[in-house]
Order: sequence, then C-alpha cells, then structure tokens
Amino acid sequence: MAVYDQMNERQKEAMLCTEGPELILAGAGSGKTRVLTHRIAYLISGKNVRPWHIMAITFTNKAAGEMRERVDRLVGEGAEQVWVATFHSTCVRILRRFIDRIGYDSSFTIYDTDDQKTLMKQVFKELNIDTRTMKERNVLARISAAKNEMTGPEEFRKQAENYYDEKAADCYERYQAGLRKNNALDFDDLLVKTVQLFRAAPDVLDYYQERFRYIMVDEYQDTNTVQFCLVELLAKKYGNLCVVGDDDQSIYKFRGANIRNILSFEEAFPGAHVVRLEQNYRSAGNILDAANEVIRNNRGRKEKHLWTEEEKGELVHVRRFETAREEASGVIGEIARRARNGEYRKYAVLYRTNAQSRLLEEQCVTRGIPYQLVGGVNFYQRKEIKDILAYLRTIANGRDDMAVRRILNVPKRGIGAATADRAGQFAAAQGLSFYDALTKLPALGTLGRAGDKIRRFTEMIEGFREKSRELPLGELIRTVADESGYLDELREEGEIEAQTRTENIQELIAKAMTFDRDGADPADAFEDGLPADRPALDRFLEEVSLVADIDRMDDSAEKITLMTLHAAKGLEFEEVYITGMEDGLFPGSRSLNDPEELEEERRLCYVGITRAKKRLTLTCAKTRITNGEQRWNQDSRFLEEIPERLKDAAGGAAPSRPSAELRSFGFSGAGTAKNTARPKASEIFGKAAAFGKQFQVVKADRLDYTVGDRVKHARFGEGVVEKIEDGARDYEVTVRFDSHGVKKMFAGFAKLQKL
DNA sequence: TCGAGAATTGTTTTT
DNA sequence: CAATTCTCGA
Repeated sequence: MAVYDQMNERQKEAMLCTEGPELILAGAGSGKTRVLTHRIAYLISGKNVRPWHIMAITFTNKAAGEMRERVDRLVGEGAEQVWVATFHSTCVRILRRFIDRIGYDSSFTIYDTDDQKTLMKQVFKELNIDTRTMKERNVLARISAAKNEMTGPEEFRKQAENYYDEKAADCYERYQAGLRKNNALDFDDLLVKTVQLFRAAPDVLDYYQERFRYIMVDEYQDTNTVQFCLVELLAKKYGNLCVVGDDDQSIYKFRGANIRNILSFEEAFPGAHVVRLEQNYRSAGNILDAANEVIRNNRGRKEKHLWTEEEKGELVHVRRFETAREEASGVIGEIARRARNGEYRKYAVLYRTNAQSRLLEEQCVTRGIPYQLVGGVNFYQRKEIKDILAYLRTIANGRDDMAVRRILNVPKRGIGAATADRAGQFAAAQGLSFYDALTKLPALGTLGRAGDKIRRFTEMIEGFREKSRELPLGELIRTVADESGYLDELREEGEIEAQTRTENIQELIAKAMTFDRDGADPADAFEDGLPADRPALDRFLEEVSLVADIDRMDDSAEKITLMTLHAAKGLEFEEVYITGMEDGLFPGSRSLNDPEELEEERRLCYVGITRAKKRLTLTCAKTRITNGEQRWNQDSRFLEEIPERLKDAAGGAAPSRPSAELRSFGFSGAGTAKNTARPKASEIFGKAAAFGKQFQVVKADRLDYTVGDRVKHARFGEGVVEKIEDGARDYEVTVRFDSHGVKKMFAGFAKLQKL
C-alpha cells in the first residue's frame, strides 16, 4: 500500500507488530504520531480488526484531536469508532456509566484546582488548622501524590512519621469525605475511581477488556502509577498493548509521572517487542547535535542517538543581554524584523516559568505584534467564566454546593456570609443539599429580610431551569449573564478589566454556540453506553471541565506563540527562542543541588531544543527581577554543555549594549494599561463582532468631553478627566473621581457624561 | 454587609 | 512585583 512506502524500516517494523506488548522508543521528531496512526490504519485494513476494538490514549485533548483527525483521514469509513481520547475523558465516560457500582451517583461533578482549594480551606477550618503551620496547596499536593500512587487515606496514615503527617492524614480523610458529600471527584479521583471500579466489578472490567482489544498509549513516559494500573488492567486479557514514548522527554515527575513505567516496560510486560525510532525528520543537523550533546549528560536513560539526513543548517544562536527587559525587547524585536509578510506563525518563544511571559507580552503589545499566549490562567479558570459556569452547574444540578455558594451573592444581592452559614448549618442538620436548604429556609420565617432575598434567588434559578429546557446553550448563557445582573454589575465597574471580563463571557457564549451547532466532541457520536439524550448543558459542562490550556492553542493564525517549555512538548516550530537560560531559573534554583531534579531540567531543555526545525536561539539576561527582588544569574550550565563548534560565536560573547533602536522602542512604564485580567491584544484586535452585539462597544469618532472636564459615571459619581489616550480600539480615559479615586476605563464602556 | 487599604506571601512546571 | 488574604471602619 502506497501510504506505507514513505515510512522508514524501523517505522514499518513498529507498525507491523500488532500482537502482544510493544514498546516504541520514539526520539523527538522521529514520526511517532505517524507510526501510531498508520498502525491503527493497518490494524483495520491489514488485520481486519474492527475499529470498535481499538483505543488510543493521549494526555491532552489537543493531541487526541490531532490523532483523531489523522486517523479519520487515513481510515475513512469506521474511523469514528476508534476510541481516541485522553486518560481523563476516558475515565469520565466509564465512570458516568458505571460509577454507581462503587456507590457514587453518576451525576458527579469534577472539581478543578480552585474547587479543591476551597474545599481544603473548609477542611482546615473544621480541623482548626492554622494556615501558618500548613498550606492548603501543600496538603493538596501531598494528597495528589498519594492518589497518584493509589494510596488511600488509611494507608497514608499508616505511613505517617510525624505530627504533620498525621495532620495531613486527617485532612486527606476529611477532604475525601467532603468530595463524597458534594458528589464530586477531583482530577486524580477520575483515574483512581476507575481503577477501583475495575477491581470491584470484574464484569465491568471484562466489558472494557473485550471492547479495547488493541490499546495504544502516547507519551508513555509521562504516565503515573494509576495510569499504569489502568492500562495494565485493560490490556491484561488480550495483551495487545503498544506504548510510545521517549524517556528523554519525561518532564512531568512533579505530577507523579513515573519514569520507571517506560524504563521497566519490558519487565512488566515480558516478551515485549522493542523498536527504536532514531531518525529525526524535524530539526536541522546542528540543532539536533546540540540536543544530543545536552542530553548525553544525563545518566539513567536508554542510550540512543538521534540522527538526521537534513543539512547542518545555521549554528545555534546564543544571545546575552544585560536585563530581562532587554532580552524580551531583543527577542521580540528580532522576530519582528525577521518575519517577512507577517509570517508570525513560524515563531515560538519558550520560557521556564509563566512569570517570564509578562515582559514578552508587553513587548508584543507595544510593538503591535500579534501573539498568542498559551498557559498562565486557563480561560476556564478566569473568575467571570467560573462564575457563569457555576450558574450553569447550579441550573444543571442543584447538588453542587460549591457552585451554589459561589453565585449566591454574585452579583451582590445582599446575601452575606452570615446568611450563607445559616443555610449551610440548616442543610447539614437536615441532610439537605445547600440549594435545597435555600428553597426551604425562607418558609420557616426565621431569616427576616434575608428570606425574601433568598426566595428571589431560588426563583431566578428555577426560571433559568425552565429556560434551559427550551433555549439553545448560547442563548441560555446570554440569558443567565444578563438576567442575573452579572453583566450589569460588570458594566457598572466601567474599568478596562471589566471590559476584558465581558469579552471573555462573550467568548464563552461563542463557544457554547459552536457547541450547539456541532454537538459534543465527535467521539460522542457513537454509542459508548451513555444515554444519547443527555442534556446539552451536561455535556457542555463536562467538556469544559477537562480542557487544558494547550488545547485552546490556535496554530493556524499568524501569531507568535509564547509558552512554557512544558506546554511546548509535542509541538514544533520553524524558529524557536528559549529565553532565560540562566542558572537558578533554568535549571531552576531548586534543582541546583539535586542531581535527579537537574536531570529533569535537562530533559526539559532537550525538549525545548528539539522543538526547533530551522533556527534556534538561546538567550539569557545577566539580571532580572524575580519576586520583587533583583537577581544576578550565571549563564545556564546547559549553554555550556553545547560545544562551541555548534554555537554562533558572534552572539555568544558580545554582551550587548542596548542599541538606539531598542531604546527608542523602550517601554515607558507610566502609560501602560494595568489590568490583571490581561487582555490578549491579538485577540482584542482580531475578534469580530459576530457574537453578542449587545456587548459590543463602538469607538466613537470623538468624545464630547476633554481633559479637565467634569464628568459623571453611573457608579463612581462625579470626577475630573485627567487623561485621554487614543487606543487602537477605543479611547482610554483616566478620571479622578471625587470619592472613588483615580480610575482608567474605556470611553465606550464607561459611558461618561459631561456635566 | 462591604469596600478600601494594609499586610502578607509566594514561583516552577499542569491533566 | 502582584495576587491574595486580612483588618478595620462605616
């Protein structure tokens, strides 16, 4: 078959070995996705395996989506029956159908990190734990680690060695009880409960073993112990397990990834067929050599040597700057100069920590360069989005106490903490959910005025419930945002940040409209045991709870991509800049005296280098401000690990003075919009008015007030205009209010009246 | 009940 | 530095 001819011998070997355990050690850029997808095609057309029996598991929705697309193209008919999904969504689907077997309700909600933290705060309060002695985050991290190792609360307690361990065990116990009470699972539970289910219900396990006779796992080096158990259980019956990974790209140890899963695969699955893919099709020779030189400093890895038929290409460019700001300016400036015809899509700027993105972003904004920021605050974690989603969760399912509490007084309804606590106690005493307590409480007449307010709230929710049955999702969300008064409250704030929030809600509505139109993810189109008539609202909430930030990356737009090295795994770009190559930053200070940690950092560096196809630039700054403190760093040891012959000497030595050009572009800190919600400039300019016309603000030709005029604002009262800046989209007006201080806002949004 | 200002705290990396 | 949490006054 013609499609197979373009594959090299090793790739063919990997593809043709379909029975029994197989380990594919796929170096960076060696075409592993191609092997996986072709292997699926071969199973179907060459081995007559029914698509229904094939499963491919990935870590991110993005990877799953790409795989699905390629399988669809390759296989055609029946491709939709292949199960392509992430670990988490696989587990959710299994649990939705069978979790009642282990005593949960199938309408469980999924807690994200914020929800977890909120719950843990409650636990701390119950146990009278002072947050100065222990941190919620820290305890949650320990619980997560325990869950990854499938250690329950009892066993966790047994392993306790001191007072703090005991306390953490108490927390674990209470935390689990809290989840249970709210009919909720956290991310780790999705995996753990699925394994528990399989162990408790052999018939269910058997059902899925029969279904998934051929299993493939991508990025296997990132699996943790639960995931290993899950895969092992599923594959036990037929034994057709194919895992693909690269131990050199294992960068998620902090998340429980167990590198032993890949290093000892052959012990766990005796007789495993091992294939090494070492020919790289991505990077130019010098870049690949640099990657090899860096990674060879690691011990405890499967020896391999990537090679390429590509030419050597350019040397690796190394640039040193005086300060982090000059670094950002230098990098973005160079990209601006190099990008002909606005081909920004070719460029990625990578960094170790999210905090580093700020300076880069500023540079893009001031130079008017389109960019895309991946990471940072996930869209679905933004406050306004979580608020609206909490409404939806309340409408979909009144048992989600956390969601109800969140919106009870948002927007302000005069229902304060005291009243909420009262309802909480009532709920606990009566064994009711928080929401049910709210519906019953006013009738008792013990609340006085607050009773009316609560009644109005529950009536509103009931009204939304009615509407949710007839309205499409997008309309429903718009109605909720509008009629709850949420938008009004935002609008009244008038500030730039509020504008961004409104836009985010608009974006959510747009997403819901797409969802209305296309239905849920295509994999849902075939029967997997779930009732086909699950309300769109439920399916939407579910999909939304499992999206990662990388999933939202748009690789078709002409924008520079800014993201962390972690987020870059699995991607490739023509030209890559890795910034902040400094000891203490990358490798991070934590890893400087821990050899194991240092190796993980080095793998991260390897991942970063191998993202580049044609051109790689490594930059560092002598000094940068971290945590409000100026730090001086040495060059990264990883820079030294790349031999001189591979590095561009010109940039290597010259400690650059800021050129005139750079200075003229300099950032005049004073006039910068300061907004925590950080609008993405590129999106602001790019987004059309297709959705939610009612939110749209049109830039006026001119304003009827000017600097020095007295104006009136709906909420802040009267004040004096101090400054008007002509922004690209709207005038930004700075006003000193008599009683509310100085505020900066968009003119069209704030609706100021001249007095 | 709620806002504003003060104090405090924190940095990897994320499904 | 910036985001979150705390405290106090009305």
